Order: sequence, then C-alpha cells, then structure tokens
Amino acid sequence: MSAGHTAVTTPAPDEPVIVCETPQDECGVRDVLDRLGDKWSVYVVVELASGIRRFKELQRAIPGNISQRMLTLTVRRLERDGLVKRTVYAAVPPQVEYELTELGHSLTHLIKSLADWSIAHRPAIAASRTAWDASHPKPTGGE
Amino acid sequence: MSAGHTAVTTPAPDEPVIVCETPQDECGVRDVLDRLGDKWSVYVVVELASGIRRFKELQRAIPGNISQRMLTLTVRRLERDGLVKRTVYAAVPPQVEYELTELGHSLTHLIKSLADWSIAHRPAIAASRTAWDASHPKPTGGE
DNA sequence: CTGCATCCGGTATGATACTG
DNA sequence: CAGTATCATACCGGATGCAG
Repeated sequence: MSAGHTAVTTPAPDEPVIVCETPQDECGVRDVLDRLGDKWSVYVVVELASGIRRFKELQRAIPGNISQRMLTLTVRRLERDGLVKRTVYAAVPPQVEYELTELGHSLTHLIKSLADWSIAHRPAIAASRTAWDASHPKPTGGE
Repeated sequence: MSAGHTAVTTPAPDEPVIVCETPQDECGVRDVLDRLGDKWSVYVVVELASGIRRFKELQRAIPGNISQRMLTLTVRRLERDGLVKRTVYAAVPPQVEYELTELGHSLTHLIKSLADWSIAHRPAIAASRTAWDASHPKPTGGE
C-alpha cells in the first residue's frame, strides 16, 4: 500500500445526539419517513386529524388535486400500517369512511411539531435558498 | 334532482387538530417533508448531529451504501436550505467538511422525536402490516 | 479525495376509462 | 360514490467514467 499522508486525524466518535436503539438495523427513522415521505400521506393524516371523512370529502379537502388513484393507494398504505381505519357501509351509493386510529392520532402530534418547525423556519430556509441560488449560477447558456 | 337517500349526514367540521397558519398555501408540512422525504437526507442529518464529518466519512457512516452521486445531491440540497454548512480546504488531497448549522441542529430535535415514535410503534406497525397482508391475498396468478 | 456528467432502470405520480 | 386497470411520464437513485 502507498498509504502516506498520515491518513486523516482519526475522527473522535463525539457524543451521539441521536442514538440507534435498534442495533438490528439502522435508526427507525426510515420506517416513518417511508410512510410520510410520499406526497400525500401527511395531508391525509392532517385532514383525518379533524375527524372522520369519506373518500370524496378527503379528495376535495386535500390541496393539490389528488387523483383517485393516489388517494386510494395512500389510504391503503396508511390502513395497512394501522394508522387509518376504513369502514365500508353496504349502501346503495357506496359509502366508505376513513378515520385515524389511536396510532394515527399519536402521529398527529409529531406532524404538528414538524409543521410548527416548518412554519417557523420557512423564512430562513427560503432566504438560504435564494442566497444559495444567487451564488450558484446555473450554466444555462449564459454565464 | 334525483337525489334521494336523504344524502349524507352533513359531516360537521369538527375541531381542527392541526391548523394551517399559512392560508396562502397549504400547511407548511410539505416544505419539511420534501427535504426529509428523500432516501438519505435524514441519515445525513443524523450523522452530522454527532459532529463534523468529511465527505468520505459521511459516506461510510451512512447505512445502506449511499453512492457519491446521492451523497453529493443530498448535502447540496441541505446546504442550499441552510441546514448544513460546507467547508472546503485547499489541500492537496481535497478535503471538505460538513457540519450542521443552527437551523440543522434545531431539526435534530424533531428527527429524534420521529425516531422515538418510530421505534416505539414499530412493533405495532409491523403487526398491522402482517395482519393486513394476511387478509389481502394478492392474485399472483392464482385462481 | 471530492465532485460532476452521463446513461439506465425502478418506482411514484398522474390522466383516463371502466366496473360494482 | 368508491375503486380498479391501463398507459404515460417524471423523478429518484445507482453504476460508471472523467476531472480538479
């Protein structure tokens, strides 16, 4: 080996701010993010946090015009994870109601915190982005 | 109109658990989720929460074998949003250090909560998924 | 070592049409 | 009204090669 340069100053482990309590895998953050990471899950949870909603109501309440397909997929996943409860009524015009489970409600608090943080720091983030964009001109033909 | 069935029992607005403080748009949750929603951002923040890291160190520390491309894109975005600070040293073997900014550290707290929730409810979620899968057989060529 | 460009595939998202 | 199926598209993420 040509290993010279005295390598790097071995980085001290520092003190872990976030510890992984599950040595089996990585931090469990991924589990939640995978569910909340998609485009609509959060909005469904937020809307459902206010009470029981029907399919169409959910679709209308969610900003951004979610398609039936996406709404279906989203609520299905949430239902599978036990965050949402789906109730079907055998009526002539089919009626399905969605509501948060206990698990779902417990997540509500987290999302609320996330929303608060987002709202509080949005200006700072926006400013940072603007500044960054300004100092990083994209070579789109002009210099 | 042919609307019979006494329609639906008009759903009362209920009391909003999560309110949108920004009428201009939707809830600000999207802002954070868009940044945390990708596959690696969270891990970078988690790792950086423990201290300053170099590019290669970051790559090695993150579980799941992140590619250079993704690491670069991820830290760039975080840097653009002002969550991460990037310092370049004009050394012969290029050296770049990454560290969390104040904004980044404040997010650490949220992620910790998210991780805690995830870890605490992982068993419940896993059980729910198993139960759901069992009652929802997929027609993979079967009858 | 660090970072960028290009090609490529998988998945998520979405528009539309059709069924119960 | 609720949900599924199909097709098309956009973006994410990975592999590789090259450059400072």
